[in-house]
Amino acid sequence: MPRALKAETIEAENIPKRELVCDAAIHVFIEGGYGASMDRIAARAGVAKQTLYNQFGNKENLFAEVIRQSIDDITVSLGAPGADLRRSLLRFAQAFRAKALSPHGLGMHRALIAQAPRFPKLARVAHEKGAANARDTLAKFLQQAMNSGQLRKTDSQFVAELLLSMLAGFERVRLLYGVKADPTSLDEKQKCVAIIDCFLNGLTTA
Amino acid sequence: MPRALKAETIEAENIPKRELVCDAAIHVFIEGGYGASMDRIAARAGVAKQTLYNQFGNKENLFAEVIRQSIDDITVSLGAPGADLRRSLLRFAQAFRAKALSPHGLGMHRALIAQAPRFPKLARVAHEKGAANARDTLAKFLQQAMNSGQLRKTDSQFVAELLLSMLAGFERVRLLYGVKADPTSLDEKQKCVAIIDCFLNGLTTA
DNA sequence: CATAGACTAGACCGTCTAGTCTAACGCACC
DNA sequence: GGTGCGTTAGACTAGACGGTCTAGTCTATG
Repeated sequence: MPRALKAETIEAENIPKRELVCDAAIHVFIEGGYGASMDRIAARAGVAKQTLYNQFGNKENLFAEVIRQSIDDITVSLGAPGADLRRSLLRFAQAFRAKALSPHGLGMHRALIAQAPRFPKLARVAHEKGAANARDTLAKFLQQAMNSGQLRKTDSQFVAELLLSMLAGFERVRLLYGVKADPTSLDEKQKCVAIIDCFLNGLTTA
Repeated sequence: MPRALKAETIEAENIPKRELVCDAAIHVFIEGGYGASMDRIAARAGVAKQTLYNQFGNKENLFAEVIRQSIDDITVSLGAPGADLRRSLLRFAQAFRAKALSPHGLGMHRALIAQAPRFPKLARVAHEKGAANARDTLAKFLQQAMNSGQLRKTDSQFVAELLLSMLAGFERVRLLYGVKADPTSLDEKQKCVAIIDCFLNGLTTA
């Protein structure tokens, strides 16, 4: 029994300190931006401050690690344009908005924008792996749809940017400013439908 | 001669300290966000630090004043939809982008987003007088165009948000992240034309 | 000249932060 | 039992910051 208990306990608590710290740092940075103190992160992780420095060396490294991890799961999948173009775009739209407008997405976005002048390289990488990557994925998808005649031919990169802007433009800014939604506005699904239909309406081959 | 010189000098230097400080603070806040120090602002204004406190009481008040002043000249005019709807929208698009994507606009946007959690009321007011005001102005304009049959009838508020998103969505984020433009992309005027045409293409009465 | 009020330069205070250091503790391995 | 490594709590340094205070200057008004 004691052995089993011990094994169990070890299994449960044997999370490497590095991950523990990272998870805590994500939340603290989301809430307080880069200004969040190392003491707070350590407290949240239930770990001594020195451990942060053992694992990451300094604050900038820890921040960069958190950003890198957060970017990894922002990528939104989008298969080849099958029979139902509209349906594919709708799924993409909902997935993209769910990530971009989530507290996590907004927090990282806010923290990165605030610190972009100080950490230009980190900001550039984040943009490439985040927004630019989403644009390129979407553009490739749209290009295929254009090639197969499902969409009117035009600059796929440019219209991909326009679609992403519509999906997370005005509304993301509203959320970043902490302004609550107008209660009379459409719900999440309806917004996606309206945006995609507006987009397709302008690009579908006549 | 000395009297004339003196008068001239007085005229040139008789700018109220309050304005002097505000002008300096705008630039310093744009560059460094709210984190910019009061010492820097005072130095930039060529003024003693105490003067900042004489004029504004504390840092938050000074910041709020700078935000208020910056918002006042963000408003973009947009008359009634005359004969040439497309031309009016194009002018609006260019004016809006010029302001939203300028170093001044980006700097204020960045500073406000970063501090929105700390100063929620200020952020809300800024959003109302800035983005929300632009949306309402545009929506009213579009509604008139819909009423007169120039545009297909639909939710004018919602499509106004979509147009604003297209005008300053992806690209504003790119600039906020400090990423340089793709050299192969369209120039400013061409982008406005492409966006407005894309927008009208979806909304013009068939 | 006298007074009042704004301004200046700079010292100063309390607080907060990143990051370091130390001494004690636990735990694996020999 | 020892040895060594990672951890822990907490004191500590050094510096930045918001904000105050002081001593002294300038200027306008009476």
